[in-house]
Parts: sequence; C-alpha cells; structure tokens
Amino acid sequence: MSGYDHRAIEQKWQERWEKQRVAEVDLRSARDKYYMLMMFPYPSGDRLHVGHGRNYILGDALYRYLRMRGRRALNPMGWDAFGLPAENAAIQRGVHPRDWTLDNIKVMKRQFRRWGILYDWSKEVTSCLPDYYRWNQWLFLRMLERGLAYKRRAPVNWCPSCRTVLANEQVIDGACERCGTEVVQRDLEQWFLRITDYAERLLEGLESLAGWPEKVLLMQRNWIGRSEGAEIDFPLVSGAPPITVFTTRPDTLHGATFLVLAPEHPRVAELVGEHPDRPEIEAWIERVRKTPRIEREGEGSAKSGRDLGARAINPATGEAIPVWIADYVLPDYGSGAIMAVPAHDARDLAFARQEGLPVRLVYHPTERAVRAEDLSEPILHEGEIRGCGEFDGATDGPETIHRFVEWLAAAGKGRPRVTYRLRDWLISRQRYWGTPIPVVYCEGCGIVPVPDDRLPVELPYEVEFSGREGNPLARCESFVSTSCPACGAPARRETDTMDTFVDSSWYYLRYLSPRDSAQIFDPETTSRWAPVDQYIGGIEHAILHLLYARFVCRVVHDFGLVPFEEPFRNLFNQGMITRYSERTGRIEKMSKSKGNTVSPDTLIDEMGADTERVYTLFLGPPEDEVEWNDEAVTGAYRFLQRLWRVAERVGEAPPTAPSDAELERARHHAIARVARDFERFKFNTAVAALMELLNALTKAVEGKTASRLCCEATMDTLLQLLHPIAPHVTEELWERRGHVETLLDSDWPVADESKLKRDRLQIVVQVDGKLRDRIEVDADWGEREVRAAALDSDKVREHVGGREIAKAVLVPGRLVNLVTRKEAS
RNA sequence: GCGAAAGUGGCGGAACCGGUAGACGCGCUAGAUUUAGGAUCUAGUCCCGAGACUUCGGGUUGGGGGUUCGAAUCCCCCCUUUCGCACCA
Repeated sequence: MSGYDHRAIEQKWQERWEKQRVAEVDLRSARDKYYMLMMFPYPSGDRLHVGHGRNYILGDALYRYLRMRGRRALNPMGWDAFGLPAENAAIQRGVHPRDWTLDNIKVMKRQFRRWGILYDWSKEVTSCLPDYYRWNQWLFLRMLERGLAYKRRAPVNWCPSCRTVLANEQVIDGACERCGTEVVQRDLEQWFLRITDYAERLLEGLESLAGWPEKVLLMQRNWIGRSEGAEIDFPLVSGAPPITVFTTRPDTLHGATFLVLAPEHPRVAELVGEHPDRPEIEAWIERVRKTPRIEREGEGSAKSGRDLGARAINPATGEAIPVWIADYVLPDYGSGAIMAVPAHDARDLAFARQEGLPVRLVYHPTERAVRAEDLSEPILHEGEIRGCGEFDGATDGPETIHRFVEWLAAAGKGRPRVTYRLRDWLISRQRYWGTPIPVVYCEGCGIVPVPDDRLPVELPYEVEFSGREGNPLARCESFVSTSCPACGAPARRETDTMDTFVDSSWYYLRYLSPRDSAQIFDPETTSRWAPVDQYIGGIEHAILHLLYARFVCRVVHDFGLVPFEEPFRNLFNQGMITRYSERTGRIEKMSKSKGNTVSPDTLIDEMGADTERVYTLFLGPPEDEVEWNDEAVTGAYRFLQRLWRVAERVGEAPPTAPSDAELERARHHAIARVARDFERFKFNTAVAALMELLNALTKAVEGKTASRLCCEATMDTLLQLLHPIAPHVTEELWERRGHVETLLDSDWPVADESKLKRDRLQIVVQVDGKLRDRIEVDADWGEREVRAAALDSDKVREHVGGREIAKAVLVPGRLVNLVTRKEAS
C-alpha cells in the first residue's frame, strides 16, 4: 500500500457518489422514511468558508449515519435565490441578478461536492426560477381569496437617498445600512398577510413541539406576545362616540387620570377639532410620523405629547379627564389608545410628572404611607384598593382583575380582550429581485387578481439597474402596462415583489414534488413524507422564518393540502464558528466583512476534506459557538494518517494473542458510545471515542497483544463508525480491505453488552468521601466482600485510623465509600 | 430594565442518573528518528508542598453559603459573559 493520498481518494469517491447518484430517493415508498432538512442557503457571491461548512458537514454526518442505520433518508438541497445582494451586484457591477445568482449556485454546488456532502439533487429547487415562484403567486392568490392577504397604508422605513423601502434589519441605528442616510418613516400602500389571525394557533402549537430547543419556543412565545386584559370604553364629554382603550390592568381604572392616543389614531383628526393650537399640533404629529420607529421606540427616548383639548369620562369615577396624544403610545398595539394610570405605571407616571397631570392611587401600600403627589416610582403589585367602593380591600392579583372585568362587562362599559404583540406580515418589497405580486390595477374593476392560468407573472429580464431609483420594475413599461383580466381595459401591474421569507416558508413541501407543473406540491407524497423529521439551521432564524413557515403550514392545512399543522418535528440549531479578527482585534463570528474567514479550498488541498470534517465536528458541541484554531486542525489530519498506517499494518497481527477480550471491550464500548453520541448530535465526543479506539487498536497491533482476527474486526468497526464523519478515507480503506459493498450500504454495528462485562474490575475506595486507594474486586461481589477487600489495603486502614466504620456506601462497579464515626468532641 | 443560557488546566473541550474532575485533541517540555523539517514516534504536562526513579499529603470546576456518606452536577445569594426582547399599555 502507498501513503495517504487524500487528493486522489477524495476525488475518486466524489466522482463515484455523483455518478451513482447514491443520495437519490424514490419517494413512492415512504417505508422507514426520514425527512431531514438543512435550511437552504442564499447563493451569495462570497465563497463558502469553513464556518458555513459546519452546517453542511453536520447534516451530512447525520445523513450517512441514518443511511447506515437503514433509514430511507431524504436529504434535499436548494437555493433561497431571491434577495437584495443580487440586485446590489447588478447596480455595482452591472451583472444581471439572475446570471449572478445562477453562477453563484454553480460555485456553491462545487463546494458541497468537495466537502463530500451527499444531497439528492433530483429534488433541487431554486426559488428565483418561475417554476418555483409561480407557486408563491398561486399561494398568494388563494390567500387573497380568503382575505388572508390584503393591502393597506402602513408606515415603512424609507431611505431618501436610495429612494426605497428598507426592511427593519437594513436599518442600523436609524440609518440606511447601504448609504448611511438617516431613515424616515413614510406611509405607503403595502401588502400584508394576516398572520395575526393565526396568533393563538401558532402559540398553542408550540406546546406540541417537544423536539424544539426551549430557547426557540420561548423566543416565539415572546414574539407572539399574548396579553390578556380588557377593552374599556371612555365616553366623550362632547357626546362623540367613546374612545376604546386596551389595558391589562382594568383594576386600576379608578386611577386613570387621562387618556393617551397614538398620534396616528384615526380619531385624532376629529378630536383636535377647533383647538387653538391646531396647526402646531398637526405639525408635531407630522414630525412624530416621520420619526423612525427605532428611534421612537427606544427606551431612552424622551416622551412628548400634546393635550388635544377633548375630555373623556372615566367610567369608574364619572370624572372628566383630559385626552392627550403622545409618541409613547403605539398605533398598532391594542387599540392604539391607553388609559393612563400614573400611580401604577412607570411610563404614565413619567409623562404625568413631565406634563403636570394628576396622579391618583388605587392600590395603597399597607406598610408605609404614600401620597400621590410625592410619588416618584409607581406602585406595582403591592397594597390594597382604597376609595373604590365595593372593591376596597382587594389586593393585586388575577382575581381582582377578573372582578373588574366582570363589573365592566355587566355595566356594558367594557369587555375581556386578548391582544398580541405579533403584527401582520408585511410582504411588499419595492424591489426587482423577488416574486411579483400577481395583481393588476384597473380603473374600472380596482384590484384584480391575475387568473391562475396566466401564472406565473414572470419577472422581465430586460430592466434597467440604475441604482438611482428604488424599483426597476416600476420603470419597465412592458411589464407594468397590461390589460385587466376582468374587463380587458388597459391596466397596470403591481410592481411590488414579495418578501423572500415567502419563498422559504414552504420550500420543504416543494422538495417532495419539485417538477410538478400542475400543482404547488403533490398532497399525497407530502402526507407520506412530511412533516420534516429533523430540521437543522442557525438560531438567527428562530423567530421570523420559523414562525412564517409554521403560519403558512397552517394556511395550506386549512386549504386541505396537508394533514399536519407543524412543519418541523425536530429542530436543531447549530452554533457558529468564530475566529480572531485582525481587523477588529476581537474574536468574532467568521465572516467576510470581519476578514477572519478560513477558506476550505486551501485546507482541502493541503489536508483534505476528511480532515476538515473531522476537525469541524471535533471542535466542540455542535449547538455551541466554537472558536476555530488553525493549529489544531493538524490533530485531525494526524488522526487520519494514523488510521491509514494502522490499516496497512493490521494484517501483521499474530493468529493468537493474550488480550483479545480487552480490544473487544474497547470495540464494543466505542460502538455504544458513538451510537449514543450520534443520536444526540454530540459528534465531538463521538470523534473522541473513535480516537480512543484507534489508540487502543494501534497499541494492540504494535504490541502484538491481540489476534489478527480481532484486530481486523476492530479495524472494520472503526471504519464503519467513522464513515459519517470522514467518508472518503473510510470508503477507500474499506474497499482496500476487500469488502464488496460500500460502507454507506453496510449495516451499522450493534454493541454486544456481554462483551462489555468484566470478571474483575478496579474500584475506588473512599474514606469519608476522600479517595484513598484503588482495589481490584470481583464484579459480583456484594458490600460485605468489597468492604473486607477495602480494609485489606494499608492505605485505607491508615486513613480509617482505628475508628469505627459507621456505614459503607457501595456504588457497584465504581466505588465504595467508608464512612467513619466521628469522634465525639 | 425584563427574559434565557453559560462560567472546568496555557487553549478547544470531556465527565451518561449526584459517585475516580480534567477523557480526546491542540500547545508546551524532554528524548528518539531524519540530510533537514512546520513530518513521525515515545514519555511527561491542573496547582502547592514534601519525597525522590515505581511516591505521599493538601488544594482545585467564577465567588460565597447550603443539602448529602459523596456536588462541576441539586438549592440559595453574589459576580462575569453571551444571546433574545426592549415605551407592547
């Protein structure tokens, strides 16, 4: 045999896997099915670095393991191919987004191949191609029919320099991420999906996701933000219709000394009425509207407001109270109006003090005397109600709140109400590189959906990327001008495209019938193969992507297309890889912008993909953030070289040798450990276990302490267990050892419990909890024998020092603890 | 501010259910081998103090307390770091 030539070996096996399409799955049979899924990547122009590799290597190790366990594992891959960087490349470098994206896909595919990753490419989907995004349009139209998609005016982040709308993530410290211009708030007609209708179901569904990390469930729960309380109507002194507020603390109603409306509240125009300062107030409202949300909502932001002059009646006290508007009340939460209870709410108190508004206590602390006029901190969750008639003496708690709600409801002044922090999903993007929203605007017919048989509404290729104005689509006359599908009159197309989160909300269903040109996906195949058994991806998608995917799953469930409501049974979030950055002088997430990336190409050239795979998985627990260490990679390389050398020499072992049982024990111990580790994704400890097994085998071969038969069996087991981690070198050695079928098709070894047993074993002796000696005992000895053997030891006797043994705690196979009676002192 | 997670050698990290802390690897030290090497092999490597080649004692899992025969692991307080949310009524 020759030396370990990783280049030749890796090339050979990659070619073979590709040619034989080993990962292709026939979906007609779903016996032993296991649908695993890696979050599909955005094909950015940046080459993949070893930090990205972690995801894919982890997934491939899982895939190969499942295959060897006999599962019919489906591991598809595709491209989240719409998005902003493609358009920026077009503007900056004059490449068309489509060409740029498709080129990037080719490059990334080659990189996956070089890592030795097996995907079922026959299921590939590319979201920027019409045969995919037409089904985005189809889905949108179905939602439009059911009122789940709608259009309304809404404030958006607007960059005056780029003249375009920005997503929240593109606004950094109130400025545009691209040009640094301060972002302003603008009202535009926008398309929304009514995810809020599903808030309760999305929240309840979390209960069933036992296979999801607690952290993600919690983040989703907080994001949905269910909040129970009451709606209360405040009649106006003028006799105009009442103002309705939402509160979680109806029990503090008696302390409501003023109302505050969001400046955007629909009643504001009417209420400001004949106010003498009306022009000033309107100018102020305009300023608030233009303030970016990020700035307005920051906790440190100073509150400001205006007295509208109108007066409302507190339904509990009958008192007339002023009606204000202020920027700290948000238009899209609750009813966009609050009752201010300064005595029991920090924000209201701060505002009341600032504006000289009255403060009235409902709950009076019992331990100390408090005067409303001196209050500088709100009274929260203490004291008892005073001065509120029938409620006097009640203390803070759910029951008191309930009594107030009942009382309000009986009087017709209010009612129980649940609100959510979750807002409807704004899907409009004033961008070219996305799915066109399939509607047409007609003078006569209004908003007209594009009929199904005219889908897809294709993105025109020939558009101008000047970069000066937002959406190139809007300037593409051949796209915009069309005829009304309803009446045939000239009409204009919608030029907004969809948020790319729409694409990624259902792609896992399309993988199951990627070429179906008649329907979005085949419901029959889907019901057999979905939901996804194991989803793997980064924690950065803990909220939006996963929430949208869960939402869309329920929508298609309600359409009768899938029998389940949850798309992903188990979720695993791998941590990121960090490395020291020269540029920032800190340890940071590996990224191009930080200049701390490591290229897999160089690494693979020098030490091979198997080395990168072993090292990446060995680095640390896959769910944790781990730091890449350039020097430590050689440890993985050495490991594979040692494996190669031992494989060459394993035939030199003698026909018989004394320590077969010991090597057998090491072999079965490794089998048990690796299986357990793989099940929990603990690839780092699995690698450690395999290194130990190799060490044991090396010792046995070199010291001629185990028989050839036993060494050969250990070698085979080692190759099998290591295959998911280092697939190329293991297949090569396996083949060279004369096996006919491939490792990937071999049966995963099973640990034999009986081989793990020993007749005699070493246990630890403690005296009063301190380790004093190790003794050898028979495996089946009871406490009496072990105790006697322990006392046989000089060291133990010395430490017992003649004291009486009060008791002995025996942990079978591990230790015995002799507890001495304390001398009376 | 609220919520969550995590703190173990020089470094990355092990330790299943409360039972030998530091597996495995990197680095480092010494030696061997090689024309040479950043290649390979062998031995050593938590800290302190004695003892001497195969030892012995003490300490040690961010800090302090507690439960227990026994705590990295469970409970309480504090410190630090990271992440999520952040005027949500």
